[in-house]
Amino acid sequence: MTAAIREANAGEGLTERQGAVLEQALRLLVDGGEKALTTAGIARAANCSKESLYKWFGDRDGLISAMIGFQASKVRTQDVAARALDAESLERHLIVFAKDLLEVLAGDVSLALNRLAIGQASRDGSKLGHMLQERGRRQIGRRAAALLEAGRKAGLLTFDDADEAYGALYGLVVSDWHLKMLLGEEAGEMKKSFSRKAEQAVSAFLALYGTKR
Amino acid sequence: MTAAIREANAGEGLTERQGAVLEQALRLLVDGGEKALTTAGIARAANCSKESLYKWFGDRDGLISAMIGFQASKVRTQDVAARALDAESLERHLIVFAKDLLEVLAGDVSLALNRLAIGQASRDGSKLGHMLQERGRRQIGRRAAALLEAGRKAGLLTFDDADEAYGALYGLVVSDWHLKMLLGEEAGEMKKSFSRKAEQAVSAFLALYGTKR
DNA sequence: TGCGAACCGTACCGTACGGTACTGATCGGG
DNA sequence: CCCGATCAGTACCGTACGGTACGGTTCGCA
Repeated sequence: MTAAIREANAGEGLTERQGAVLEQALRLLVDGGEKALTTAGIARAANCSKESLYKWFGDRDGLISAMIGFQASKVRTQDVAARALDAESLERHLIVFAKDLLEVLAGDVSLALNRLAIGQASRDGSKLGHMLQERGRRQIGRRAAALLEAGRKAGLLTFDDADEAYGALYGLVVSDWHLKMLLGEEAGEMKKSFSRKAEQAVSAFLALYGTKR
Repeated sequence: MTAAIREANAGEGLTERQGAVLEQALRLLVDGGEKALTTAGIARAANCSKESLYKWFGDRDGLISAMIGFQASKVRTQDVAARALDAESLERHLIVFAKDLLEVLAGDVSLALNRLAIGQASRDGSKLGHMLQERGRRQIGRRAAALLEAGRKAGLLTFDDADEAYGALYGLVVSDWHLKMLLGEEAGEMKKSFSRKAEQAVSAFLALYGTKR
C-alpha cells in the first residue's frame, strides 16, 4: 500500500505528504460524494491547512485533477505475456480480463471519480472526462487490444477492425451494469455474479470472433 | 410539441404553466449543467416567482423529480405490432430499435438528466437514479423484451434467459458510447455512425441468438 | 363593482463554500 | 544560537445559493 503510493507519488512528482492528502481527499469523495469534497473538509481530514492545499494544487480543480492522476498511477495493468497462446489459454486470459474489467469499474474509487467527472462534464468542457479516459480507460484498453492482437496472430481470432472487436467484447462484458452502478444501484449483490457474467460474455465473444467453432 | 406536453402534464397532474416551467428548467440544465439549475435561474427563465416554484414542487429535489417525470412522460415508446414476423422483418425491427436506443441515449436532455442523477447518486440514496431507471430505461427495455419474445415465439430467436439476451443486445449496441458521451465526448461526430453501428450490433446479436445461420 | 385567490418580482436571511491573510510553531542549516 | 522556510490552525472576505416573506398586479367570480 505505502509502496504503491510512494511509486504513484514519484510518477506524479508528489511528496509523500501530498499523496497522503490526496488519499484522504479520495476517501472523502468516496464516502460523501462531490458535496463532501470541500477544501475545508479535506484540510480537516488530512490535518493540513487550506493554504497548503492551494499552494500545492493551485485551486480546487487542480486538486481534483491531482486526485485522478494519483489514483490512475496507483493502478498498474500488467501486460500478459503473449507467448504460447492456444485456444484454452486465450479464453482463460479473456475471462480474467473480463473479471478485472468488471471489478475495476465496480470499485468505489472508480465509481466516485467517474461520478465526479460526469457531474462536471457540462461545465468544464469535459477536461476531467478526457483525463479519466486517457489515464484510466486507455490503459485497460491497451491490455485488451494486445490480447486480441495476440489471439489474431495465433490464428485463434478473426476480425478486421480491432476497435470494433474490442467494442463488442466491452459491451458483452459490461452491458448496462456500469451505468446502473453509477446511478447508485447497490453493487454488493452484483459482484457475486461477476464470474458467471465474465464467462458468458467471453463465450459469446468467442462465438462471434473465434475461429474454432 | 404542445400536444405532447399537454398529454405529459395530464399524466403527471401538472398544469400547462407548470409544464412550461419544467421545460425551461430542462433547457437550463441542458445548457449549463447542474450548476445552472438554480431556483433563481429557473424563476428568471420561466418568468415565474421562486415562491411559486416552492409552492408547486416543494423544494429543489421535488422540482428535479418533477423534471424527470415530465421528460419521461413526453417520450412514449410505441409497441411494435408483433404479428407477421419473419427473419427479415425481425432484423429490421431490431435495427430500428438499436438506432432508437442510441439516439435516445445521445439526446441532450437524456444526457443532462443522467448526469444530474449520477452526480446526486452518492448523496440522496440514488432516489433520482431509481426514478430514471424506472421511468426511462424500463420503458425501452419492455419494448425490446416484447420484440425478443416475439422473435422467440416465431422460432427466429433462441435463448433461455430473456434478460441475458437483452443484456447482450444492449451491450453490443451501446458498448462504451454512453459513458463516453456522459463524460463529455462530443456527440456530433458519433451520431453519423449510429446507423452502421446499429446494423453491426444487430448482425452480431443474430449470429449469437438467431436460429437461421 | 368589490373580493379573494393566484402569482410575479424583489428584497431578504442564514448558511456554506472557495480562496486569502495572518499567527504561531517546528525544524534544518549556517 | 539565530534565521528562514514550511506548515497547521484559524479567522476572515466575497459570493452564491436555498428558502421565506412581502408588496403590487392580474383575473375569475359573485
